Amino acid sequence: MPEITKSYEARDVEAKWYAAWQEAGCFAGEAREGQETHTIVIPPPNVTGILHMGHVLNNTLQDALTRRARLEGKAALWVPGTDHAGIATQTMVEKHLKKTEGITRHDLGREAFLERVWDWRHEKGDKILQQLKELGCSCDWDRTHFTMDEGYSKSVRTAFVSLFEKGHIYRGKRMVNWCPVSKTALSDEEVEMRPTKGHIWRLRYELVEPVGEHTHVVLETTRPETIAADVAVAVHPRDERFKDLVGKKVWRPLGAKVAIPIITDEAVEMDFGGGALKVTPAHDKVDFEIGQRNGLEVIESIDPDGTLNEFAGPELAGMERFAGRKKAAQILEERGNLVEAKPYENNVGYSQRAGVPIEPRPMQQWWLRYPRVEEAKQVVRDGLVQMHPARWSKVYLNWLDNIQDWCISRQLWWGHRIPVWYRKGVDKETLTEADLQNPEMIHVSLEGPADPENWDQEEDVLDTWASSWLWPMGTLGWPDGDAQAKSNFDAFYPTTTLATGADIIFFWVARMIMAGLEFARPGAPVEERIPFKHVYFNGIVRDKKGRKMSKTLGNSPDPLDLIKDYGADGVRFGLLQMAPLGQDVKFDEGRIESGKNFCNKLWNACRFRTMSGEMSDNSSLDAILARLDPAQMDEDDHAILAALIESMRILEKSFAEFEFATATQRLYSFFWNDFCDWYVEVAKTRVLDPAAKDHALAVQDLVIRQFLLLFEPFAPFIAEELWSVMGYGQEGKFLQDNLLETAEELSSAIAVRGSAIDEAATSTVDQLKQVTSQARQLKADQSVPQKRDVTFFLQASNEDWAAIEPHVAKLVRLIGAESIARTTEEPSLPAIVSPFGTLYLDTGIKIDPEAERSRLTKELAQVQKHIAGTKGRLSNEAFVSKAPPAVIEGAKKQLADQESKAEEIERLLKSL
RNA sequence: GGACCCUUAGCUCAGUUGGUUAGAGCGCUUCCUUGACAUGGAAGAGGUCACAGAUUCGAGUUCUGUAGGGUCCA
Repeated sequence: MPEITKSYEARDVEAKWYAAWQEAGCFAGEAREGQETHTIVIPPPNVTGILHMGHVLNNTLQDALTRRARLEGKAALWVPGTDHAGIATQTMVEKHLKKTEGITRHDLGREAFLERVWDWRHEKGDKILQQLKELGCSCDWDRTHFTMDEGYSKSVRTAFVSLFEKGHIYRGKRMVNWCPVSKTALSDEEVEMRPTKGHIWRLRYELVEPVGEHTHVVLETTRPETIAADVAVAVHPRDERFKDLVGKKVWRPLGAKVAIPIITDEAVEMDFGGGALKVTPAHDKVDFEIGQRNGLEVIESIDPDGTLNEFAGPELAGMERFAGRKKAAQILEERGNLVEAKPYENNVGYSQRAGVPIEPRPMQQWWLRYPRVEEAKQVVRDGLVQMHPARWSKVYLNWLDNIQDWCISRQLWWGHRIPVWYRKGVDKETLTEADLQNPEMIHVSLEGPADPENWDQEEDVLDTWASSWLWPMGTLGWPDGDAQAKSNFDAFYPTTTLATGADIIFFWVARMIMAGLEFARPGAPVEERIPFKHVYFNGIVRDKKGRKMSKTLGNSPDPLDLIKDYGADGVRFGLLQMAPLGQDVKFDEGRIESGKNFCNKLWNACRFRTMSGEMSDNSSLDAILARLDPAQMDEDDHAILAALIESMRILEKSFAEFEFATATQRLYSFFWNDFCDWYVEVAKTRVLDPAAKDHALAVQDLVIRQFLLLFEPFAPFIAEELWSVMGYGQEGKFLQDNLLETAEELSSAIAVRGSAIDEAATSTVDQLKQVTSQARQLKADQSVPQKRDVTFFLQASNEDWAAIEPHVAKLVRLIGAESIARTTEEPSLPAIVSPFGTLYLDTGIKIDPEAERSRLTKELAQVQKHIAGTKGRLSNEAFVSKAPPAVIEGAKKQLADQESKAEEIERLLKSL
C-alpha cells in the first residue's frame, strides 16, 4: 500500500508532475483525422512582463478549459507566446540605458539600440512563461510564439501589404493623438479620458471694426496657450446673437497681431461659453475639421515635445505647454482681454502609457480603413462568435458602429518596421493619395525593392495591436503554407475560445475578428474564417478596497508567493471559487487558503481510503463497477452516487456556460459535505463489517475516481498524484489519458451493473442527516460531552422504525452514542421531534424541567410561525385557485407535517 | 450626454426559467485533540436581500423610478 503523508505537501508533487508531463509530451496539440479539436491561443503577455493576479485568473481559466477538453477526448491545443509590446518594452529599455549608461536611444542609433532590446528580451523575456508552468498551465510549449519572431513578422508584413494593395491602408495628414513624452502617435483606443481639474478663461476678442454696439466677441477656452494658433472665431450658423458679426474680423489677442475672421460652422455648440468658439486647427480635433471645411490655415504653435514655439509669440516661445498656459492667462489679464477665470473640470485625453495629456496635432501617418466591419458585426449578431457574458456584444457592436480609421504607425524603433520604401528624394510629407499608387515613388512589398540603394524604408513601426490582431492565425502558421501544414491550421482554426479581459475588447478582440474574416481561408464560409467561436471575458482582479491591482500601487500579492504558501492547485481553485461569470474579483486571500484546505481534505480522504482496506482493482471504471454489489446498495450508496451524477451534470453545464465559480463550488460542497462529512462517516461502520466492506470501499473508489477526473482541470497536480497513488492509472499513463464519462454515461454504466440509482434515496438520507443533527443538538443542549456513553430512545411508528432501523448502527457512531433503542414509552427525558418520531436523550441525570420547557417553547414557536404562514397561503382563495397543483400539494403536506410536529411538541411540554 | 454592471450575514460572494423556513467561505461564540484530516469535527449566533412603487395567488429573483458605488463610450 502506498504511503500517504499526513498532510498534502504541494511543492514536491507539483515539481515532479510538471516535469513528467513535459517529458511525456502531454501538452502537444495533435489532432487525429476527424478528431474534434479544442483550441485556445493565449492572450500574449508582454515579453518582459511578470505574472500578476490577473494572469493567474485568466490562465487558470484557459488551462481548465483545455484540460477538460482533453478529458472529453478532444484534441486540445493551447498555444502560448508573448507580445513585443512596442512602447512598453522600448520605454523600459530606454530607462535602463539612461540609468546605467546615461545614454539615449539616439546616442546608440537605431540598429545598435534594437540589438540592446533584443539582448534585454533574451535576458529578461519569457520569464512569465516560466511562471505559467509553476501554475500548471498545459500549453504546448513547442509552439511558443513571439510577435517579433521571423515567422510571425512575416504574417504581419503580409497583412500590411495585402491591405495596402486593396486600398485599405493610406498615408495621410490627419489629427492624431500625439504623446509628447513617448513622442509617438497613438490610436484613439490608447487615449484615456480623465476628468481633469483646471480653469476655463472667459476672454474678449476685440472686433477690428465695431458693429453697432458690438465692440468684441466673448468666448471661453481651457487652452489659452494655443491662442497664437487661432485662425478664426466660429459661431453656429443659426445663432441669432452673432447674425451681424459673421464675416467681420477680430484681433487675435496673442502672438502676431492678426485679424481673424468670424465664420459659421455647424459643429459649434450654441450654449457653450456664450456661443463663440476659437478655432485652432493645429491643436484640436474639432477645430481641425472646422478648418478643413472652411479652408483655414493651420498654424502649429506647439512642437512635438510639448514646447511652445516661435509661432506662440515671443513671450511664450520655448515654454513648456502647461507653464505657457499660465503665462498666457497672465498676459491676457494684463492686456485686458480676460473677462473671468473660473475653476473648471473637463475630460482630457491622456496617454495611457505615459500618463500625460496627449497633444492633438495634424500629422502624416499611416492609416487603416478597417476591413470587414459589417461582417464583423454580423458574426456576433448571428452568434457565430458568442461573447460571455453576452452583454459585451452590445459594447462591441456599438464600437463598430462608430468606428474610425486606425492610426497604425508609431514613431518607435521597437516593432515591425512598416514595409514601405520611398524612392530617394521623395518628400514623404507631401505625398498625395495618388502618389501612393505610383511605383516610381512608393514601393510596398514583403521583401523590399530589388534595388534597395535607391530607396529609403519607412522609419515608423506598426502599432503593436496591428501585429497581435493576427495572433490566432499567425501562431498557426498563416500565411506560410508549410508552416500551416506543420501547425495543422486546418484542424485547429478557428480556435474555440478566447479568454481575456473586457478592457481589450476593442484593442484586440474586435480587431482579431476583422483580421480573421479578412485573411483566414479566403473564400471559405464565414464560420470557417472567424478566429474563435467564444469569447470569455474574465473579471478584473481587484484588491480589498476594490482598486485595480497594479505594480505602482503595490497592492498585488506576488502569485509565486501564493503558490509557495498555498500550492498552485490551492491558488487556482480558490481564485476560481471567487470568480463568477463576468464579475470583477475582489481578491481575498481567505479563499486561496480555503483552496489549499480543500486540497488537504481531498488528500486525507484518499489517505483514509488507503488506510481502510487493501486497494482493489481500480484500473478502470469497469473494474470498479464490477466490485459493486447490487444486493448491498443502501440508501447512502444511492444518495452519494446520485449526488455524484448530479455534480457531473452541473459541471457539464457550467463548462458550457463558462460558470467556473458554480463548478468549483459544486465540487467543493459535493466532496466535503456529501462525501466526507456524510458518506465516509456512515461508511466507517460498514467498513468494519467484513460482509459489507468491499462494496462500501468500491463505492468510495468510484466516487474518488470520478471526482479526480472532474477536479483535474482545476487542480491538476494533486489530481494526478492521487490518480497515481490510488491506482486509477496504468504505468506510464496519466490521468489525462482517460476519458471523462458524461453524467448519463456513468449513470447507465452503473445501471447496467444492476445498481440503477434510486433518486428517492436522497430524501431518506436527508432525513437521516436531519435526525443526526438533531441528536447532536440535543447533546450540545444538555452539555453532554463528546463521549459515547449516552443512550437515545426513539418513539417511532412501525413504519418509521422500519425506515431507520437499517441505519441505526451508523447513526450511533455518527452521533456518538451508546445506542439508539426503540421505545413505546413516553420517558421523562429531553426530547426532540425528528422525522422518524420523537427522539429522547438519556443523560443519566435528572431532567431540568425549566430548561426543557424553554427549549421546547422556542421550538414550538418557530413551528407555529411556519404553520401560520402556510395556513395563510392555503386559506387564500386566489392561491388555491391559481397556483400550480404541485405547489399546493407541497404546502398541504408541509402543513400536515408541521402540525403533527407541533402536536408532539405540545404533548412533550405537557408531560414535563 | 449615451450604454452597461453592482448593492444579499461583520467581511468576500453564490442564489439557474418567480414557489416551503435565503446559502457558502472567512470571521465570531461554545464544545471536541475520538485511529483520515486542528489545513479538522460538532453545535450556535448573525440577514427589514439599498430604497420606493408596480405586476403576480406569491418577488432576493420580473418591470419602473430613486440613492450610492463602478466600468465603457462621446
